Amino acid sequence: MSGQEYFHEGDRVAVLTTQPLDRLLDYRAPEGGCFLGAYCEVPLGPRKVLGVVWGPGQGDFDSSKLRRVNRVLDVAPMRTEMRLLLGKCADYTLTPMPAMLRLATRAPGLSDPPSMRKILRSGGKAPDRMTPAREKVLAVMEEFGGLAFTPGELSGMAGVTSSVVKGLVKQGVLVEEEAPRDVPFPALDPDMPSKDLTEDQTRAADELAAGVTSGKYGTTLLKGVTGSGKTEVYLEAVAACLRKGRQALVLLPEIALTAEFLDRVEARFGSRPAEWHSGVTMTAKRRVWRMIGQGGAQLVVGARSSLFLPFQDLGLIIIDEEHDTSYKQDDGVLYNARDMAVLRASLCNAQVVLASATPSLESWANAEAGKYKRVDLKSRFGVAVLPEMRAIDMRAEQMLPSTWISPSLKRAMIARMEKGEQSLLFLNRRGYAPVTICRACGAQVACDHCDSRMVEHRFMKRLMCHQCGETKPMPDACPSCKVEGKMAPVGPGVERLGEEAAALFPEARITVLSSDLFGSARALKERIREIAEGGADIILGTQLVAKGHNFPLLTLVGVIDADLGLQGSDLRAAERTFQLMRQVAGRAGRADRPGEALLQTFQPEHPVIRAILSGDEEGFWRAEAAERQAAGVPPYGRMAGIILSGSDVAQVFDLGNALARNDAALRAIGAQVYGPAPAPIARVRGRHRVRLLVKAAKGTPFQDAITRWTAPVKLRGDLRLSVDIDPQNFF
DNA sequence: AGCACGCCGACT
DNA sequence: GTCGGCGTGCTC
Repeated sequence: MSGQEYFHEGDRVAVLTTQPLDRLLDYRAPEGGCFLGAYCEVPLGPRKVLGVVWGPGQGDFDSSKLRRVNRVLDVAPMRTEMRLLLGKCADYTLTPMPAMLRLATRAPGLSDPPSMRKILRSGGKAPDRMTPAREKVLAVMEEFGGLAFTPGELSGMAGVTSSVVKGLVKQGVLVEEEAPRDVPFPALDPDMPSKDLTEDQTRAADELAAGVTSGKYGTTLLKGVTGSGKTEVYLEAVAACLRKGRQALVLLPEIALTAEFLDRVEARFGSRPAEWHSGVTMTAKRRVWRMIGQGGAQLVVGARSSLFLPFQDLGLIIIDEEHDTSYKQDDGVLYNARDMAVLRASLCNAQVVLASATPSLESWANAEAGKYKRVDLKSRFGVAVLPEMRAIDMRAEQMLPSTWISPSLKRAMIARMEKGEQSLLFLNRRGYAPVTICRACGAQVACDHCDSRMVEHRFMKRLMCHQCGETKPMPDACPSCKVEGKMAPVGPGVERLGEEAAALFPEARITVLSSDLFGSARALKERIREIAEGGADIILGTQLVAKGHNFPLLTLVGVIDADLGLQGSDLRAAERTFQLMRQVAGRAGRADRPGEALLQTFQPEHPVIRAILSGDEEGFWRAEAAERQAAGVPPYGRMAGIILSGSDVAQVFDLGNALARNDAALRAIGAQVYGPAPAPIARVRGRHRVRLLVKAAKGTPFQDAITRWTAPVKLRGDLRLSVDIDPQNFF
């Protein structure tokens, strides 16, 4: 390959290692030399560690002490584009480079030689004596002429025991060969006959495909309501990418959605793509990582960490449900997959498609500002399939104590059941009741490790902490005052709502869909399929149901508490509530039956509730954008969270106060500090957490100022400091 | 991240 | 006297 920098044996090279050192280390190039970007194993003290050749040696280290790179690993070298991506991502998120490299090398068996396995080929000889079993084996070999199998596969397919195959090998009828275990993924065919698209979808697909064909960087916001065929449309962009011979990546927010998506890819392109997420086995991951690196995988479907896979020629990144908050979370590095996708695409001349029915305000604003293109999909059926939406004013409803289904909602549900249609009640609260209180002394049960309240899960007869996952048995006596039999649930969770529904509709088939009620993604998927086929009359669900499942018989959605999430001073609460409500409402009436959505609320005049009801999305975003602009917060200003943690509360707060006082570096760019205050999760596994928030105007050297501000901090004892650029929650 | 070095308290 | 606490520094 031209332009590839090569280092001869013995040359000084600078190596970035996965060890948390704050600089590159010089080594001598190994026997046979190495390329820039080579993955290698280097000696570090008494250990051997993983590293990447980052450039020519810096030469500031005594030559006589220089050690030699042990060996170059048998994988494709890291491309310049990936080195740039890691560097820019490190600068943006204020993450040390070794941590970035660890993100990019999270593949099992990276330092192992390519794994081999025995395969059998036809030896071109006839067996000395033909038997029925041998005939079966030869028939299979004949049928798949030219292809090779492992002994196990062959005996399985022929329906004979392994000794028959062994016998044929002994005679030389079959010959053993060594072949790599990691083989390329089956080719995807972009030109298979595809589903007919509507005029609207064709126009959108053409626009996305044109971007891909241009071979230049660009980001497009693809906005379309549920049921408008977003997936079909962006799969055409994938097809255009495959025709160009470049690789494509589709990010999904939830593993539970991948199985269905793989089916759709197979239906469109004839084969399954590579998969990358936490549920993939080690051997499968090793194959995926290596094949992506050598072009043996054209399409990858995965979670946010797939952004750091070693693509050789990435031409397209799709972020499905781009507004989903799970794209910003901790992988050891705090980054937003949506933003890093745009960064990566800009470095390798790729296109990004941000798909959502309810885009994030950031993406909406970028499209408004002309930084992103915007393509809107109308409904598949021309007329609005969005359900009729109405508020139920809870101030006017006659409610019995400890019930949450209003008489108005109940009437609507009865009407649906009489027609044989389904109703869905949405309540974004897992478990039986959010609070357990002692009626004798008023104490609430809190988690021993965190400060959050324990949530009763009656189906497993335990209390659970939704912060750390800790559980303990439901106590008979109050842990605080020791009075027995006075522990009482307060407020509704989906399980409790299930009891209420069962009492109201004794003859109905009721199902509760909550992530913690299913042992596996498979079991959940199976249940969802049964429901779609009519296996329930009433479905009760948490957040889970908002994420793209199709229930054709569903015609009524009741939102139990539309006010949940509106309260509090979280600046994103309105946006999130808006997205969630619209998505849940989008569940109703997707097929040919018109749907209806009823929102139970105590504040029907709240701007968010009114925007949802009127369907005036652009109006909602404009209002929200104006408020954020006035407040100088993202996307119109910069924010960062500084999380301090340690086992001693006083020490953590002292450090927070000291930081807040010594803010000269921040004042220099006109930034302000707020806090210290207890972090959103104030205690995690015995560690107290305190947060400071920094706010600055756009266009200032923000990261630089934060670095200069926090650099002098000496972290004594078990104190820790981490910086979260663009935090999701800013209470 | 590990691992060695080294400087102060409570034990045989 | 010395065993061991973990704070500090180094790894090419």
